Amino acid sequence: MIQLIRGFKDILPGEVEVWQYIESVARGLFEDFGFKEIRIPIMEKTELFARSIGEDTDIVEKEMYTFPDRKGDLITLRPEATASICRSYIQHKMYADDPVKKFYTIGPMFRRERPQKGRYRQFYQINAEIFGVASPLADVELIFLLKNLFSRLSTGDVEAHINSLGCPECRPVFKAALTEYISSRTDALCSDCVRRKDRNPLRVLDCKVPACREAMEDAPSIIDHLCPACAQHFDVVRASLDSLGVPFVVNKRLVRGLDYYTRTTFEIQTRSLGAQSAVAGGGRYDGLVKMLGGPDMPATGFAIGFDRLAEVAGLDNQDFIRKPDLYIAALDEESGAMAFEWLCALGTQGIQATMDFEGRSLKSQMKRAGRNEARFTLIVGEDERKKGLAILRNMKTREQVTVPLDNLVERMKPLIQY
RNA sequence: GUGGGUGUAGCUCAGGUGGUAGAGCACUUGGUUGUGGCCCAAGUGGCCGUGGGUUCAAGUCCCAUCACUCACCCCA
Repeated sequence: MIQLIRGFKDILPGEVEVWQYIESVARGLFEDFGFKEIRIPIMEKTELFARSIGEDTDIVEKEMYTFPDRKGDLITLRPEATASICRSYIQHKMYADDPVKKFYTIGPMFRRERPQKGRYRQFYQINAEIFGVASPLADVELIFLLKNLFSRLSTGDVEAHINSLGCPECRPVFKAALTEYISSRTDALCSDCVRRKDRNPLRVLDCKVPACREAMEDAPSIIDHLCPACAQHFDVVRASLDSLGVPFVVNKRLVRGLDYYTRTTFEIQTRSLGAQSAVAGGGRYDGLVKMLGGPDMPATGFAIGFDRLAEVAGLDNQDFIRKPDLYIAALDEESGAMAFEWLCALGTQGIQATMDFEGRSLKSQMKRAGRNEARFTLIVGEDERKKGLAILRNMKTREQVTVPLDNLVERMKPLIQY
């Protein structure tokens, strides 16, 4: 038997209905806030991700699905969406008329990590990005949007964490101070952190090893090192979240794994997913568009982990499964032929009908109707055809009425509709 | 990449110290000559994850491998 690829999964009927619902709620909310859908390719030139995400990140270093195509060009299955959206924004010169653009996209991403709860090698993200707005209010809008989406989906127990990572002006100063602090405590840190010290000192801040956390307790805080412009930006973010009534916690350990983030960064965390606590994450990336060859353009955005959101959402898939409106039990061949025509006609009118094609007994067909949770069953056999009447049974109340075969579809519509 | 746990029927799981595989649910049929859910009965369904080894004999013991899962790591 051929099995699916490790870390990949099928989303089957019975689970997919909740996904469809979440997707429709998200689309509705984004559209209400003026976001336009953008669909981007599932593969890009490797270079795009390497440059945007950062050569030294774990994603680029060891998680990407990268391979040469038949011509030998290096291509990569997208590990995230932001890079592609930026590429598209630049390539189509979407900044030319009005640089302010708001996009959302939904689709699969690929990272070759060790699978575990809430972590798959093909996983789904909902992304939203705002280009061309330097104001901190764009960051606030995104967080507000997330809070609204999550409460509409009944995800209890989630918390918004925010932080600022500074800008190219203040971050180097902070990094230097941090590296110096780390160097003074290397004997107390785990080997991973010692290794991270020079390559990516920010990562040491969110190490989960207790000893490291303790050693980093008094580490310099980025928030104390922000330049005046970044500090003001962060102040506005906090103040407007407050006035919008969006609860949040400032988490100075919140660090992003992708190099392109600047200033505001945020994460929506949950306790119910084990170690994979981030259901959504994002932040500002003012330098990325320029770095990828576009104009100097501010931007901010987020990604939601769809798989994780579906697990956290307080939704019962049963509530979204559509049951047949009608099961047609035909008892002989001629009735079956008639039933099939009715079934087709009903389908075009939005009434879901189903029937049996195996010539089963009435008892067996009734059983199937019950198992399928059909609201009504239509019974037609030789007796009914002779009388020119079919029997319509309400499966819940067990009441039965007769319906003339003549123009049956039109006659049944008012009887079946809610 | 590193650890721990688990792989037996479609599903959930039993199968001390080795002796050729079971239950519940589901499914099919019948009890009810043409009426579902409850009940009763019968039946279908397994290379016991895969490959090797030990043994007269392996679901059971040993080794390897794959998969699932949880954690580290990383992130959404």
